[in-house]
Amino acid sequence: MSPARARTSTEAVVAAARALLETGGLDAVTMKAVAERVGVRAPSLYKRFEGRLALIRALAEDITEELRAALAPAIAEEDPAQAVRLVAARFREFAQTSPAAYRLLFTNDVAAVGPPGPLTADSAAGLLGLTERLVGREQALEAARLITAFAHGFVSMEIAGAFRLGGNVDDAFNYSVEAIIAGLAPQRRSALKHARARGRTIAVR
Amino acid sequence: MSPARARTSTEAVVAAARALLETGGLDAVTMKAVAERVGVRAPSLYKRFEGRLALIRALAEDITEELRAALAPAIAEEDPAQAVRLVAARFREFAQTSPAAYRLLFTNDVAAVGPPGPLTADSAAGLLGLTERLVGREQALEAARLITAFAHGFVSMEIAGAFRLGGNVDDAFNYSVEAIIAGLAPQRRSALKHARARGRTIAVR
DNA sequence: ACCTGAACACCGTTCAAGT
DNA sequence: ACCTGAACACCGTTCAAGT
Repeated sequence: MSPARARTSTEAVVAAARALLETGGLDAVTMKAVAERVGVRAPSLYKRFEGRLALIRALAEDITEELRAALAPAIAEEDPAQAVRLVAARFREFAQTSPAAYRLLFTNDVAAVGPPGPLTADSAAGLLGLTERLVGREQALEAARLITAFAHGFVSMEIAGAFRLGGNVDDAFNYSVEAIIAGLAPQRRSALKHARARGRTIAVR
Repeated sequence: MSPARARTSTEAVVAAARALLETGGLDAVTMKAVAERVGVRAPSLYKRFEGRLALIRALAEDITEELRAALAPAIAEEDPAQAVRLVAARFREFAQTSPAAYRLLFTNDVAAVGPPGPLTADSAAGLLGLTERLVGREQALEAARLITAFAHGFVSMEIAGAFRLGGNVDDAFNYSVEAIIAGLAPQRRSALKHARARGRTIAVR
């Protein structure tokens, strides 16, 4: 007459996974460890998630939303160049604050998280609107890809400890952001078009 | 009177690991699978490597050398802007040709490969010489970090399938490379210095 | 000097049995 | 309706025993 009532919740399970992720990386997020943390045995987790992969994906979605929220105000900044500076800074801060979470989102391992979608459609649209104001509609997508690629590349190398030649990493980041904004300046657009044609030949051969 | 003679070699083991990596990703590189491929049982591998981690590291070193060789001619190019274009193109081709190998080199998971060193001291020095000719000695390191971060970010997102908004990805790559070269143009250096001071304030607050 | 089977501690996952 | 112990197939790794 008293069927076993839930002793935990989907949210609690994801939160437990998140805590384990920050502490010991993705490897530490085992079904047993997550279950223990919410006061349950590992097999019970299969009532809420199809398996470990599904749990990791839910965790990734949770983190994605957090990143989206962190970037939203920066994307809303009016001046497009200043918005790029802010987005870059917030993005980097997120990675520095939650490196394990960042790694999960941007993991190169497709099998781990499934279809990669670190930036929500929301964030992507916002960034596109921003680059459109910076370089015009025609090259907005390409400029957004430049900014995204740089930001991801920089912070992923930074949190991996890949900058080992000394120097000031903060300076390198700011220098790079300014160089990119300068390189995207409208007056250079026609020159870029020519260079693009040349570039294609190089990439293909 | 006949102690068991070696039935395989360190090189053969690494080659087997490489083949498994390209076929099924890092997860497919199990001690059992590697051993089977070289005609031996899993425990025998411990005569040549301390454990799976050491084997993966040897594999990463192997791949690093391959990448170094692929980039060397491009780095040697005389015209620095053209050298940047070539390095970027070769780097991207490497990632596209051997995505699993690329992922291993640039994995964000420090535990998997130990101290990250995708670019050899050799490649790093070459790239620095190149950016020094492009922007001067004072900002050579920062410019090199911009180029490296962009290239890594772009190709890692590309092979992860993270560019999902349509458009031509080749164009975005070439456009970005040209924008970066333009942004690094010497005549902009003083403007960048001012911007840098501003940028630092943003990043810190 | 290298190879092997057997064993161990750990995974993720399944499932019949409990409440 | 959710929880559990037991079991299974898989890992990486150790080690005594073989040649």
